[in-house]
Amino acid sequence: MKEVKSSFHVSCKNCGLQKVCFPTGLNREDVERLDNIVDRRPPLKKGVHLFQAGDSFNALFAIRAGVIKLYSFTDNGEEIVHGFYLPGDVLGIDALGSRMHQYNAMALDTTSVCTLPFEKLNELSENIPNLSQQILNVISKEVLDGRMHSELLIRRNADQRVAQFIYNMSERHRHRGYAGSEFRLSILHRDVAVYLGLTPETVSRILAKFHADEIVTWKKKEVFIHNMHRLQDVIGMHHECEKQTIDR
Amino acid sequence: MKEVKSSFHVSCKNCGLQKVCFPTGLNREDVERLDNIVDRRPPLKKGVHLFQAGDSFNALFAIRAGVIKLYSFTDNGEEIVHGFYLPGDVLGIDALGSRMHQYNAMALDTTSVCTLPFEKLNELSENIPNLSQQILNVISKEVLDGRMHSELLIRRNADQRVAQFIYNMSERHRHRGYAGSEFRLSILHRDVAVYLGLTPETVSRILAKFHADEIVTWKKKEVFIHNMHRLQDVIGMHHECEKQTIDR
DNA sequence: ACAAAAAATTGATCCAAATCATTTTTTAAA
DNA sequence: TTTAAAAAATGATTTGGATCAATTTTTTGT
Repeated sequence: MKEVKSSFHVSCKNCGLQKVCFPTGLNREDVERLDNIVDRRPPLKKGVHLFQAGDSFNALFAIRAGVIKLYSFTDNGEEIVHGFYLPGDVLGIDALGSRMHQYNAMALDTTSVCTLPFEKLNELSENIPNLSQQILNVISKEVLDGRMHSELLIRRNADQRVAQFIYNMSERHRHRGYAGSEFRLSILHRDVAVYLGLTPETVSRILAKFHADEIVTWKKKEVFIHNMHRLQDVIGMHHECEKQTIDR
Repeated sequence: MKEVKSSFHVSCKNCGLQKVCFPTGLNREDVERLDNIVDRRPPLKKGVHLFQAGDSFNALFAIRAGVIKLYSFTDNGEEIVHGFYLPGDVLGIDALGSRMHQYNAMALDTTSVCTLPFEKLNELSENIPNLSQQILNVISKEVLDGRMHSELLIRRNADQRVAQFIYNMSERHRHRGYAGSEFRLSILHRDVAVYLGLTPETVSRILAKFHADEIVTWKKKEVFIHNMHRLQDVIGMHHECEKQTIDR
């Protein structure tokens, strides 16, 4: 509580997420123009919804801090977790066609978001060519992430899924300038299990094994990767080409 | 071979797919403007690629006739099938961000496509507001289809997956004005198995069962749905609300 | 700080779908 | 049309992860 929240601090041009978030590829001037349309509201408390299925769509959201779970339910009430959104990620793409949100977005921890009113964003993008490309990038990322998720579900066994999930989270933290081998992760094992198409029991057993094998420890929201090399081995990665596989 | 292929016949405004394809929601005049930028080439023979991973992107493709399989490979060479594209479907969304195709698109049968040069499409969409919304619809559909695929992989058993696949194909044919209970499907069981995250043996056994139970017969590229009601029962659908679940 | 609820862990058992093996059918090529 | 190759079908066996059940740990709300 030491930091005073000044309006100066909360703007795109001073935001540490520029390289990950929307402003990527925009020049100083254009970032400022983007900044002007961004709406910032008080943080969401844990468990609060940013939007829910059926809500009308009028803005995209960029996560500033925290985590958001995007989820829905099957016809028979089983939960489906589509992804986890970290700072810099953009949420709301699913509603672009129907102008209505298709899924539920819930804060898993205290979460700040930047609201990007879609109409204003569109107007702005007519004058900033890089911005419309940036919108396409964000959309494309959403499609590609979905495909990676399917690949994981089709072709990986339980060990590999859990290992891949942790590895991806590590990479995403690393891209955001944090340590990739030690980070806080406010996601329930239960939610990870649903996301990976496994049961909580299976995830728990695998994490116990990874802990015993001194590969990864994940206890009380804190992840420690003790041996990145062996984690990659579990996934079946080739070490020479550490190609990045971003995931949710 | 009775029909003479005139250039008159091959245009958006006379195309039977208007309601399914890109022109949805455009007025007569705008369809004509769209028509002018569309490039039509001779059909692709079975086994030929429309594009491959790594190819540079410069156009979206709308399928006019035939089927396209969108697929890739995992690091260890296993195939992943992302979807099957039927007449009216739009292909190439995955490349919008990187301007480079991420997957392989192969004709599973003789296939005609309409090429929509992306730059021209963008220019046009500045003057036709409905068109830019239509682009968003197509993109959004791609995201949503991917999520439906994940849901299938996570929450459905083998019987349900096969049943859902056949049901979705039936619906897609019905939307295109064909009979929903009897249609030709030029897709190998093997490819369906890969798409559904199953083995060919499992798919074969399930089809044998569906045949014996007089629910569905799929032999030699021809599908007959004998009992739609029971097919829906396998999926676990509620009959009263026949909500449509489009799939690839 | 304490009580109640939720989440995670751990063990025992079971089953759906994979794998392995072979035969039959279909498709493509000569 | 014949032949070779690919795909599909069918049977026997195995197994990874689900399910069921009970305990321990962590979180939450008062």
